[in-house]
Amino acid sequence: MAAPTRRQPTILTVAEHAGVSRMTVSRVLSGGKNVRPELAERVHASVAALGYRRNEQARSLRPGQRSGLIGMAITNVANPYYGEFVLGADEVVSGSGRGLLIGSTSEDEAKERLLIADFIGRQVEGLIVVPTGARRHLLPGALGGVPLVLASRAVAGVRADTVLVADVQASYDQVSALIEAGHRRIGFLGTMTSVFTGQRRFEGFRLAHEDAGLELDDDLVLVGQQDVESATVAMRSLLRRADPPTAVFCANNRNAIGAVRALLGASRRARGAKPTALVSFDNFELADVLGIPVTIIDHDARDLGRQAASMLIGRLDGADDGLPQTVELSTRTLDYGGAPQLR
Amino acid sequence: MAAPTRRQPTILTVAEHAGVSRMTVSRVLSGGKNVRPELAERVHASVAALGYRRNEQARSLRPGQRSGLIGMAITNVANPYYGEFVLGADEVVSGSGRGLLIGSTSEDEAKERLLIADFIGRQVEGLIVVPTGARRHLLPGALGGVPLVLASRAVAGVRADTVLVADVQASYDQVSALIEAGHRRIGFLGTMTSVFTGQRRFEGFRLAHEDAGLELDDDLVLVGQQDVESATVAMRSLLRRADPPTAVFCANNRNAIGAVRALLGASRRARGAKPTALVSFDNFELADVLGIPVTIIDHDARDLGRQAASMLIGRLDGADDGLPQTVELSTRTLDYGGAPQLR
DNA sequence: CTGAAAGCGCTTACAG
DNA sequence: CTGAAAGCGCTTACAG
Repeated sequence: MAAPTRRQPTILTVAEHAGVSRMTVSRVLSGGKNVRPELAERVHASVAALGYRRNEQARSLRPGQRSGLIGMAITNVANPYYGEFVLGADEVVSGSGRGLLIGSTSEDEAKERLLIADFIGRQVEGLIVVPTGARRHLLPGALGGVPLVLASRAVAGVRADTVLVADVQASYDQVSALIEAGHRRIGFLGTMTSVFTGQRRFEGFRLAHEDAGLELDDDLVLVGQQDVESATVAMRSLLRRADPPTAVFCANNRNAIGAVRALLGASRRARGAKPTALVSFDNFELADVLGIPVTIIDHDARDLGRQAASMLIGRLDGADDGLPQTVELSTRTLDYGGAPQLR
Repeated sequence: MAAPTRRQPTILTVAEHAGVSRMTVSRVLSGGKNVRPELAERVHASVAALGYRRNEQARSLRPGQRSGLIGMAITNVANPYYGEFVLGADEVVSGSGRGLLIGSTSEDEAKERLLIADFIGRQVEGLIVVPTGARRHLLPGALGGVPLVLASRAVAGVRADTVLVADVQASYDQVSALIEAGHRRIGFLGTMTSVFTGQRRFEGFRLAHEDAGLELDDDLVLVGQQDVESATVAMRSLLRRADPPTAVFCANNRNAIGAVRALLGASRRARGAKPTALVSFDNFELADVLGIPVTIIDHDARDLGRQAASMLIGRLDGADDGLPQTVELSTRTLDYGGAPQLR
């Protein structure tokens, strides 16, 4: 009792319906140049009557034709940050008449490799990747010449267009400001150490200490937290110390939200204690109304997506054929009572 | 100076390299049945040496072959809720060896229509749509027989597999609980009235009033808020009234976050006022640690994505060829000091 | 177990 | 302005 799979009309169906050749139909479909208006009219009518839609797979089979597909590999689609990122990329990609093929890698190098191989098999015109860090399957040989743009993170040894955030500088600036304000024991909550942004944000943290002549206490550096739950646990362990940090730097919004959770939980028990100053790399909802001193290092994830897609489309449409470029998006600081002077 | 577009190796390149016919290569690639092991070996070696990858577009051109593509049209990718949704769908879709083609509609019917036409032109095997509400382009005729699953929302007059959340029941239950607790003036913050879930959640709200014999005050019903900013404004206007509501029902997490922002902003000015009880349809981060009485009607968006994708894959792989089905996912209640008794 | 022929739906030259 | 022929990269029958 399965419904009969009605065969889609092809260009031939339309041609017969309109009483013209397939070529005339093809010409009308691709702009209508050099076709008698009357015939074009007939073809359009037949297309509408039959509900015909050109088969893009067949069309793109011809050499020189493009698939109109962009492959996008994201580490974690569930992070709102990457939701915004996808939206920005989609704006630009669909604006260029192409479509976005999306897959999630979950920071898994093997998944990333398979996903990219799959994308290439599907003839994507280009790739936008938030890389896990693995290198080999991103080399030009492995990609078969398909243009690649890396977003958020670079990969050592891979020369490709890259859009980054000014991780090191922004982290350096905010940690320096904490030290300037009198903080001497500053905690660090970070992601897996293999994550590029995590490394860079830690580097800014470390340099700020070094330049201030301040010894860095490794006991206050907790890394490996990829989600809110583990970040909450990590923050609690910092707060439970005999000599807890007076400020904590969070390397992404997952860690910041974990820190907030731990602080708000703790503050009910221990009211009156000095508030712990928080710095969060990446914004998060409600950050400004929590009543916790928090400084946000903010940038527009949607804009990051737009930039990455623009670089790629620029390559595809030949607007840019120079050497691979790296763009660093600058950040801005949102101060919600953060980094208060220590008495 | 553009890099020479190196031509991808084809099945013929591999055949020549391995010294066999294209058919033998094809057989090896599709499982290796009925091929002498020695030849299969040679083919595999050539594939690796040349970095060959089968052109899926060409492969799926043959009748009976599938494209391996699922089209997914989402109303708002930037909403974390749909980020989770995409992740769940991706799990199931990529698990079936297919890929996800994603586009954002921004609640725009025209965009949805174009997106779906594009998907069909790209020969998607099936569609997962969070519908804006428009009907015509979702009818079987317009889809040319491509299976469709609707998620989150149904469309009147469209018979398709549908995964919904128990909007009416859950809203009814929570609003009834508010009334039971003594609330008489309950606000409603909702989305555009054209949004299906908004209608259903309002229906639960209305029914709870009706069954309790309580008159519904239209002045307390504010709809049309699609983002946090407009929701904040709406909540402020409720709070500013001479006789403000003692509880507010928020039809989605955008409205709930707006309400929280307005409440936390207001509470600094007017401490000591009776706290406004909040009910939020959909969870949001930090809801449990805000110190605001809030009840969450929660469900797993990732699971919604999984279910929608599973229904679709079931149709595609022939596991299910019955009449269109509608599944309602049940919700659970998370109580963070919400709906307190009124004195 | 292996291969030569035909065709999927489309478009690019080439003729008229 | 219009169309018959050839071919994109692959796989499905059909022969051996």
